Amino acid sequence: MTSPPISTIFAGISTPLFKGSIGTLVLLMKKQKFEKLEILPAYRQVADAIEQQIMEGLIKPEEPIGTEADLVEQFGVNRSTVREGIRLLEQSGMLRRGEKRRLYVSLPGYDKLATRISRSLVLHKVTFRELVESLEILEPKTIELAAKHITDDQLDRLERNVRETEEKLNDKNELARLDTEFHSIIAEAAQNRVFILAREPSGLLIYPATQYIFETVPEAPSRLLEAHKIMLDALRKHDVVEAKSWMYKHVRDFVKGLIRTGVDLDGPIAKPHLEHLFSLDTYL
Amino acid sequence: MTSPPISTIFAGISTPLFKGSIGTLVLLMKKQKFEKLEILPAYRQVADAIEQQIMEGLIKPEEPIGTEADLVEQFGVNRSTVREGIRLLEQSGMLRRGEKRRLYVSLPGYDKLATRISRSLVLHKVTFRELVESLEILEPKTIELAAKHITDDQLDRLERNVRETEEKLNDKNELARLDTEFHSIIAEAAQNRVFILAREPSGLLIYPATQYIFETVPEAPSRLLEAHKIMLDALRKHDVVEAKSWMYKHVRDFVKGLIRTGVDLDGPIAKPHLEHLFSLDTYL
DNA sequence: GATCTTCGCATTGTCGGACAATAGGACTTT
DNA sequence: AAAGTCCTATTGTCCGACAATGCGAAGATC
Repeated sequence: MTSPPISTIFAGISTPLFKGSIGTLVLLMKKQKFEKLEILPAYRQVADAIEQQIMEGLIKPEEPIGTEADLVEQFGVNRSTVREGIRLLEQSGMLRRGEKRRLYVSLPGYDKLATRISRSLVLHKVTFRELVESLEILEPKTIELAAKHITDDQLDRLERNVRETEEKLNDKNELARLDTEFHSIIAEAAQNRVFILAREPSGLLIYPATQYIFETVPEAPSRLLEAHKIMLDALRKHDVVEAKSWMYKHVRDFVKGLIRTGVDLDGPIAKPHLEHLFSLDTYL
Repeated sequence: MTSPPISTIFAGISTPLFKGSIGTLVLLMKKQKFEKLEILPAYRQVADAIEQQIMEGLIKPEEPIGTEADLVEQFGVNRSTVREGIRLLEQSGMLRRGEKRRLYVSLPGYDKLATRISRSLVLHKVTFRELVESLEILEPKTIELAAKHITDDQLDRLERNVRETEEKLNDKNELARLDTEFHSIIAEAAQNRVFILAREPSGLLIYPATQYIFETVPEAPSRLLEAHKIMLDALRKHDVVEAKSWMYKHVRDFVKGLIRTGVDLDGPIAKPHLEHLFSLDTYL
């Protein structure tokens, strides 16, 4: 009894696991109409079975799942197969290796999801125009929610962020990071996870563009600082209108700066803007 | 020359792939401060290397990647290892099995991403309140964008959708599907992929709630139809204000209906609301 | 010559077994 | 009790093997 596995036995797969050979059957009866049977590879079935149990709440986050050997036994498939199934879930963030390298169910983190989404958007060659259009919509709404719900702790963090921004007005890299952080804290303060997740990818994607702007537009840092200060103030007073209108200005300012860097708004978000998406690979 | 692989050789991994053994090294010098070396398992390195080439555009979507054997050779690791790496990318949607079961680079589809996000939101136990709050924000903005950009083809599809809705006013299941479709078409018409992706998960999550409402609130179907008709009309006339205000009403209506079904707005989106997320598993 | 079959081949999915590295836990030493 | 040492369970990786599958080429049929 080394590892006390999950409550229920996985009921996902029909015993020794058929390996196909049904294809011939189908061919023999092609006159008749049957539903096309979903014939998934075993590793997929493994992943799906586990995922389903997680989604149904039968196994909860932070709970350990059995060892690979356990799963081999329960599913009745080879370890290699189990491992491939595990990889699937590991990637989607529903499983992770925890203490003692054991498998634990885990909540897919926002950062991870957002990273995936961002990369996907890049591959789809979304344009800067789409990006800024989204920002113009999402950021003001975010701060609107934040103005209503923000906590003292979050205000403190914003304040520290602004102070640090003031100190590092000449360090482009740090500025970009701090700007992202500022907006992330606000998103967090919005207290709406659906919305946070909707906003996050855009936040990630502008990061490098921000750096570009700082390098190109001399007055950008001070303008950013001013806007951040005013927004912080508005948030303190829970002044929705003020916060929102300044956020809108702030975003417009970003767009103007972006244009001044000479990028083509209708072109895709380009490669040089993306290394940072890879520095996040540790989470992955 | 059976398989013409990708342009560049993968340069990801140092030849025969060290299997660790660096741990000891670190221990020997624990006095000194070093950056903690990122020691990733080989399958991760494989996945990362491939992903990086994709992100850098060295391999483009729809291009075939080598066979497993090719990758084994290029990376100098075992096939099992390569396969595990592939699983990672397969799950994130960057690789898929295409014709001849070969590996092709592919664009992660929105539906797939949205499904993942939705499931994640459920696991995080987001509340109905968060969900509807997002809808109140995202849907009106979506239709606002749509009113500006919608094409004739999209208008046609909306019209067909509305007609079908009219015919199936008594079929709860079909209604829910049609409603989702209606809003998806509008999202598509918004012509902003960043925004589409931001909205889609919310769209998926309300689907089952919609069904509930139709079963509970008798007048819901006709009200929905009316709203859809008016919005379609407004879209035809590119009447942003009208479209937006009706969308807002429409969402509020949904919320009222939701309340009448007796759900706890501050409770998490419950299990019975989610089977449909699994009927999507085919995409997965 | 065109179409249909059949066969072989390349590739994937799955299996079984093997072993080094590692992380913890148990055990011993001081 | 703290520190060091051995033990064991588990993972990461490798190897070799084979059935199933899908395709294209060779051969058969009209």
